[in-house]
This record gives sequence, C-alpha cells and structure tokens, in this order.
Amino acid sequence: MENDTVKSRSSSHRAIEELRELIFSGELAGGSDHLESELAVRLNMSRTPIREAALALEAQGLLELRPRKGVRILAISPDDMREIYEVLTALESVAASNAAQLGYSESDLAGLASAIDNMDQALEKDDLRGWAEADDHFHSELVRLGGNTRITSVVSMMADQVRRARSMTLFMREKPHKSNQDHRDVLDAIRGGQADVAYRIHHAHRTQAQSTLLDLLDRHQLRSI
Amino acid sequence: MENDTVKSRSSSHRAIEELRELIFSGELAGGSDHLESELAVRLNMSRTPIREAALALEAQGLLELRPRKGVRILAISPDDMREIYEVLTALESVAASNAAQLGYSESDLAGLASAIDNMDQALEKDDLRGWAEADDHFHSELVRLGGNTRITSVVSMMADQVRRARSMTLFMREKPHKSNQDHRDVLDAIRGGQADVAYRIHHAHRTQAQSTLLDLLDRHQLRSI
DNA sequence: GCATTTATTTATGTATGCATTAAATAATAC
DNA sequence: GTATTATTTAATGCATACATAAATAAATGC
Repeated sequence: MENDTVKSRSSSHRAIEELRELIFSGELAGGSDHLESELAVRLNMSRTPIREAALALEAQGLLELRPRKGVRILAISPDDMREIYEVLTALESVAASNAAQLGYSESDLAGLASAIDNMDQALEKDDLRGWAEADDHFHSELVRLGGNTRITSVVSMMADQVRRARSMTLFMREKPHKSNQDHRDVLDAIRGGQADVAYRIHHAHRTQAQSTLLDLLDRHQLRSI
Repeated sequence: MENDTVKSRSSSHRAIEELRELIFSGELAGGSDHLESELAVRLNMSRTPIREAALALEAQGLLELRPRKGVRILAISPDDMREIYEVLTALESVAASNAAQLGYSESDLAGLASAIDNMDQALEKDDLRGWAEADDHFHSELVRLGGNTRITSVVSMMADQVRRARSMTLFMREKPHKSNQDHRDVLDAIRGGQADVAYRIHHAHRTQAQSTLLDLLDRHQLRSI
C-alpha cells in the first residue's frame, strides 16, 4: 500500500493508527520507552500530533506518558490478562443476552453465522491466523448486536489488548474446536431468544478461554508481553 | 477556594479538572457547543492544553470534538442511562463477588462500613446530597476492593455520567432506605466470603436503581440531560 | 576520594503563528 | 426569486519557538 504520496487523513489520526500498528506488531515492544521527538521523526510529523495520539492511546491503556522519560509502551502481565478477561466475560455475556432478547431476524444474524463458517473453514485449513480473525469478528459482531454502545467501545478496547497476547500463544495451544461449537451454541440461543442460555454459554466460553490463555502464559513463563 | 495565585499543576490537568467541573455543574450544558478559543480565554490558558483536555474528556465520553463547530458537551438520554447502568451493574457485581472471595479483614472493610454509616446518618438528617456522596463512596470503595483496576477505571468513568443525571432526580424520588439495607447485605456477604450472594444482591440493587432512575426520567419527561 | 553544589543538557508543557479548509456570505447568472 | 459560483471569514490542525524543570555532568569544598 502506498501512503507517502497520498495525504490521507489528519496527521493526528495517522499517528494513532500507525502507533497502534507499531505496538501491535511488536516494533514498539511492551515496556520500551520512546521520546515524543523520536516518534515525530519516525512518523515524519511534528510533536503536536504525536502528543495528541499519545494522549489518546494512553486513554486506551496502550501506553503511558512519563514526563521526561517519553512514552512507555505498556507491557501486559498475566494479571492484566486476568483483569481484561474478567471485563470481557462480564460485558460480552450481557451483550449475548441482550442480542437474544432483541429478536433479530436471520439476516441480522448473518454476520455471526458467516464468522462461524469462516472459523470452521480456517480450522480445516490449519489457518490459525484466519481462525483468530474470524473469531474476533464473531465477538465484535456479537457485541454490536447487543446494542449497547458503551459495551461495544469498552470491549473493543480490551479486545485489542488480548490480541497482543494471543498472537504470542496462538501456535502454542491445540486447535480450538470447542470454541467453534460454543459459538454455534450461542448463535442458536440467540436465534431462539433464550437470553439466559446465551448468557451462560458465552460466559462459560470466555471463562474457559481465559484459563486456557493464563495456563499457556504460565506454562511458558510469559510474565510480560 | 483560591486558584488564581497558586500555580498548582500543569495547565492541561487544570483544564481537565475545570472543564469537568463546568460540565458537572451544568455551566457547560449537555448539547452546547464551545470553541476551543473561547474555553482557552475562559480558563485563562492557550488553546494547546484546552485541546489536550478536550481529547481526554472525549475519550471519557463527556464531550465530542466537532471540527469547526467546537467541542460539543454530550447530552445524556434515558437510553444512554440504560446503557451505562447495564455496564455498572455487570462490572460492580463482579467486583462485589471478587471482594467476597479475597477474604478481607474487618479493617480492610472499614471504608465500606463507614460509608454505610454515613448514608444512614445523612438519611436521618434528610441530607440527600450527603447521602448521595456516601453512596458514591460505597460504590467506589466496593469496586476498589474488587481488585480489578480495569473495572475500577471503567466504572468510575460511567459513574461520573450517572452523577450528572442523579443530581437532577435526587429530590424527586422517595428516600432510599432500601438502598442502605442492600449495601449492608452486600457488606455482610463480603464479610462471610459469600461471593455469589454478594454478586446477586448487588446485581439486584443496581438493577433496581436503574429502573427507579429510568422511571423518574420517563415520568418527568427528561429526555436529555 | 567522597559529598555537595553548580552548571549544562534536554524533554516536556505551553504559547503562538500560520496554512488549510469548512462554513458563511456575497455576487452573479438565469 | 432561485440556483450557482465566487469571495470572505474563521476555526482547526499542525509546526515551531521557548520557558521550565528534571536529569546528568562538572566543579568545588572538605
């Protein structure tokens, strides 16, 4: 993709997007410090938009402004993961329950269904990255259908952080067949308007995902990501 | 309070605090627009810290930056309240459950106990503002004891918004005796390490508070705050 | 040689200036 | 009188300059 010639959007937004990319790709590693001026040179803009982006990313919990020390990319510990999963579990389950209560039509639920299909297909092809992407899609679509914009934005923030950890553990765990079945069960509960069933299944699913991830982090001694 | 002479903290932080104050007091009403330059004059600083503060408050959901139109103070609708209470109910209940599991000593729980005492005393004196303050204190202390910093920060953000609505409805409702009893029951459950009881009672409490508030907003035709 | 003070460096926080561009107004055509 | 275009206005987004204060290095006293 070209981006030098095309002056796409505001520098501020570009800074947010590019810094996020650098953080998720690991180029700006968790725990590392970076001066505002260095980042400004790196992204070829002045300190002002860098600063605004840093403030925004700080609010999203991806980094921290430390006066005189630059911005510190936040490392995620297993305990952070526990915290994050706790929030995800609670809020996504509410979203699942709401989605079931809202009586969506089959076409409204097409996004969920196709996400599950994609997960199945990716799994058959041993395409774990593709599976992860489809899984993300299922979760974000589920939350969207829950119809609570606050939940949507909090969850999407936290899901970002999980994504960082999962990229490290994706190839350590066994294939997530169970996950796909859980999702199908949640979808069925939503179809049937069974709010409490959707809640319980999704809650159990997330709780399971949490302990799987925490076990992996523990077993591989990953104390910081 | 004096604040002109003492150059307390960074202008940026001062801007955040003062703008919050102006929003919560209603001086910057929900739905109103304000140019960055006007706010800069008003708070006696340049546009830069105002801008940074506006970005931070935007991330907290209190206002919105609308290019060329200034910052718009976000109005809260009854549906926003529903969303917010849904999040508060889910997360605070998890916090209550966690607090019960963490086996706190009586001295650890002193904050909760004294908050309840203060609520009782305020209610006897018909001091509703004092009651509300003590109630806030109970909730924030409960969440703190839950030991999940993500929950703490999300809840405190949302609680801010509720506070805006409650200041309008505080004197419309009957005296909240039930509330105090609920809190005592939650505290007892935490003392006894009964996580699921703490969860259920607090969940019911918040659900009740939500419908009380939404009823009031509806009955008084408060469509935007 | 160590401690304490002083000087120097440097990153931030804030102010300011300016180009850009959206909005508003005026002007022109029809 | 309406629609379209041109002009002006003005708020933002960004770059830049600078004062402040922290951190480091140098210098002085003992």
